[in-house]
Amino acid sequence: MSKGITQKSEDHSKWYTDVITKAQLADYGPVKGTMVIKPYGFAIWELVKDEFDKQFKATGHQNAYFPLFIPKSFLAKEADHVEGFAKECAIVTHSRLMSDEDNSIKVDPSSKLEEEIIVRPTSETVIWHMYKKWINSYRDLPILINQWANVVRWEMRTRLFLRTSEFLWQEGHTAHSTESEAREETLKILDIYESVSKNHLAIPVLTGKKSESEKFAGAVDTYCIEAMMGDKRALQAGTSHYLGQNFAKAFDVKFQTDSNTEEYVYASSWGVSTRLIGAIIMVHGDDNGLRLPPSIAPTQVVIVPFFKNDEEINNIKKYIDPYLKELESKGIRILLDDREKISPGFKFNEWELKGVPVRIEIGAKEIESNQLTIFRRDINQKEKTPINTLTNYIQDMLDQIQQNLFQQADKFRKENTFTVDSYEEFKTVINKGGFVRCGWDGTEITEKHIKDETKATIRCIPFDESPENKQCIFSGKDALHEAIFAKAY
RNA sequence: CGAGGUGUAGCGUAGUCCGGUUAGCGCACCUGCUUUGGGAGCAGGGGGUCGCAGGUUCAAAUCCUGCCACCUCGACCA
Repeated sequence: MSKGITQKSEDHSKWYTDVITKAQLADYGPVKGTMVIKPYGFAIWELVKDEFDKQFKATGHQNAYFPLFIPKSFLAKEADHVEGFAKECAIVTHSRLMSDEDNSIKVDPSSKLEEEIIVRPTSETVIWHMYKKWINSYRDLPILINQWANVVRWEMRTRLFLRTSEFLWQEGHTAHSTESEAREETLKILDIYESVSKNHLAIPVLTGKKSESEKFAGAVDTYCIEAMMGDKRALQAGTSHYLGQNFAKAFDVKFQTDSNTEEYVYASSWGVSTRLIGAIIMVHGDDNGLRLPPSIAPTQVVIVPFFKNDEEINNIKKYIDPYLKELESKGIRILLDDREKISPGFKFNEWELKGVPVRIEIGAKEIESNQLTIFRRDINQKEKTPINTLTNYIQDMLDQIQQNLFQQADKFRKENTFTVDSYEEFKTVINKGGFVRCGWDGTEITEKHIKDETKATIRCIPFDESPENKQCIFSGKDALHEAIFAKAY
């Protein structure tokens, strides 16, 4: 590992890739835009995933798995939805390879498929194809299914975790007998997204509705959680869609009501992806690397011992072992880094880079005084504590770190969220970075003008908007909505 | 796909203009000894189709032609 990473203030995007590669979260795959998620990065994803999974199940959802391949014809069935993805689909056209005369491998032309197959960019179409078979009566509803899967979108420009050609996510697809129930589901999930972001990822998010141009093409309404990154740009961290009867109509999914009439099914779909890892990095990271919220840190506490020989390390192990076991029994993820031939200083830097929330330093001094040296990654400070109360001390500290990371991020977001009244002011503020809250006349043309001129887009129309007596920042007309504008990833 | 740039060991690079030793250096890696309270030191060692293909030449990383890949900026996007 080479020394140091690019300073955050010097070059934010270089800093970002440095953190990912040096902290061993991920590496570039051989095909453009693909990414290998390395064990440490995947361990974070698993913790994030487990938390969402737990909450989906607690609200009555079940996991299932639908195929990667989708018949091309399915995409013709929902015109708006197709518009959104047609330009970025990977297509399977052949099923065989053959060796050439000169021993190179080429596609066997005789294996051309009758019907070309699409690699899913999202699974609405296959799922609705299946729902048609599964739904007859209102007694079959609701269907509350989630799947953890990979999807492929052939992106022009990619960035590790934030936008890769293939990524991992969960996609929930629900079917309901009434609009209100489907709408309730859509917002219920948004609540889960918001609370996991806040309570586990320690990321404050803005919740609201997307504008027409920013919403998912197949949806009636798209709701989102938006987060502010360390460079003050916005990141869409999760979306939940009310699909109305769009897919039911496209795939002809009707059900018989309790009064024996026939009606199209109402639907929702929702997803969060490995992009969240990118958000964690950019919201919490500092010049020394990653800072992980304890809730999703694969290692919450690392012990770095000072020792010169076997005898010393054995003494340290013997001394710390009961406390280590006690911490483990409380569910704390703890690791003793007893690697030889690597200096403690090197380990300090390495674990800081990897964002481990708490480090315990232990050597002859500590054993003699029964006082351990503890380093807190969120504030980069050391303190001492008696060993006999270690477990409570560590538990409290992890809680504090979890809280503090959220507080820091929340403070940063508040400091960089502005309300403006004039377009001149708007442009000045947008250029400095951050979220801008202002009146908007609700037209796409205004939205586009602002985007073309400032690169800022509407991130969402916040739930707590109050457009009354406000004017559109651009057109000066009465505002239909208050919107949050920002430059986004 | 438009504009610009870069390809030399796992990574970062010198050398390319002006052709001429065995392609040099740092990090990483391996071995040994000494070390260890904030990225240890010394000694030894391994690793290169110089992006690919052709051409010019006594001689090519270096000059010429073609191709490929990647990066930055646009257009496109979770």
